[in-house]
Amino acid sequence: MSSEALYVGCPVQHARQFLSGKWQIAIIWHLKTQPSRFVDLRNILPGISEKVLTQELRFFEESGIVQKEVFVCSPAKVEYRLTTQGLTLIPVIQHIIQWGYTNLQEEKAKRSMSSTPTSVIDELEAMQVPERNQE
Amino acid sequence: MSSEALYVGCPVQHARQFLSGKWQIAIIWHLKTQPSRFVDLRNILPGISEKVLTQELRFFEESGIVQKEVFVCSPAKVEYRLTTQGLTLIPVIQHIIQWGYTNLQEEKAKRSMSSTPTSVIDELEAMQVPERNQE
DNA sequence: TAAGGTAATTACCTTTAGGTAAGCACATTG
DNA sequence: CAATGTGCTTACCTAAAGGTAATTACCTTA
Repeated sequence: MSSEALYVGCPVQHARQFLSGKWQIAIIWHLKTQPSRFVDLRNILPGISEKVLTQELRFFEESGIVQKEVFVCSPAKVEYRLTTQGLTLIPVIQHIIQWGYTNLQEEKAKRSMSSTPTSVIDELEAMQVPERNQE
Repeated sequence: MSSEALYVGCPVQHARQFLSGKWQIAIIWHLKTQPSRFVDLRNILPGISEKVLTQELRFFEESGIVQKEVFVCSPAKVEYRLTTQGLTLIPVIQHIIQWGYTNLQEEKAKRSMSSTPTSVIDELEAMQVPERNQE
């Protein structure tokens, strides 16, 4: 697979460039609320390395998702904010996070019904599904 | 980073498990329309390896996203379909793909305005943004 | 009996993503 | 003048993701 080929013209792979990195969603989500400085982002994101943070910010900048503003004052100040284009990602990310949140809750609920961890739950789920499994 | 720690309880990282893999969105999206067999999926997804396809299907199965149905007939037949829980991912993915599609179009549009590739576009974009850059 | 289809599994390897830690330039504060 | 803060960059390394290709088991059809 020539690594490029698939990405050209595929909406899924195109979108994935901005959403599939470990920290990408978190970075954009944080910028939604307020323009932030390099240190702000580093402090808010638990465990991100400076290398990756710079890397992603550069990529977002080049892609027109994020806009960098350098204040020539001291101590140095750089602000990153979402561009108009970047803002279009917010509803998408909103959905992703919403789904993650809801799904986590449901998982938690299932795990707490752990009198007979799997079997009871399996039964309940079998009841919800009318078609039977011919396995 | 203990690889687990972050993922427990974080909606973003939780959702990422299902959406950030190279083929995950495509697999789920295809199952949206119709329950599919192993070969169907392999044929529809350009370049996926059988290893990864099995891998993702197993993971989706274990996570309750996908349901496997084995028909004891010959030639062997196995069908994969989205569960109720799996279906909740569809609107999320719909948004992702929609964004990817729209964003690709815009990129294409920009590239075709290439009399003076970057500078003209930069000018236009500067016009849309009222705040100036004090760089 | 050989060939072909379906649904895998496995060992091995390459590529990519991400983390670690050190260093740098520049300015301010003590 | 040393220490501190900000915003980086770089070299190096590990781990995870994904690809390749061979193999398996089982059944059917020619």
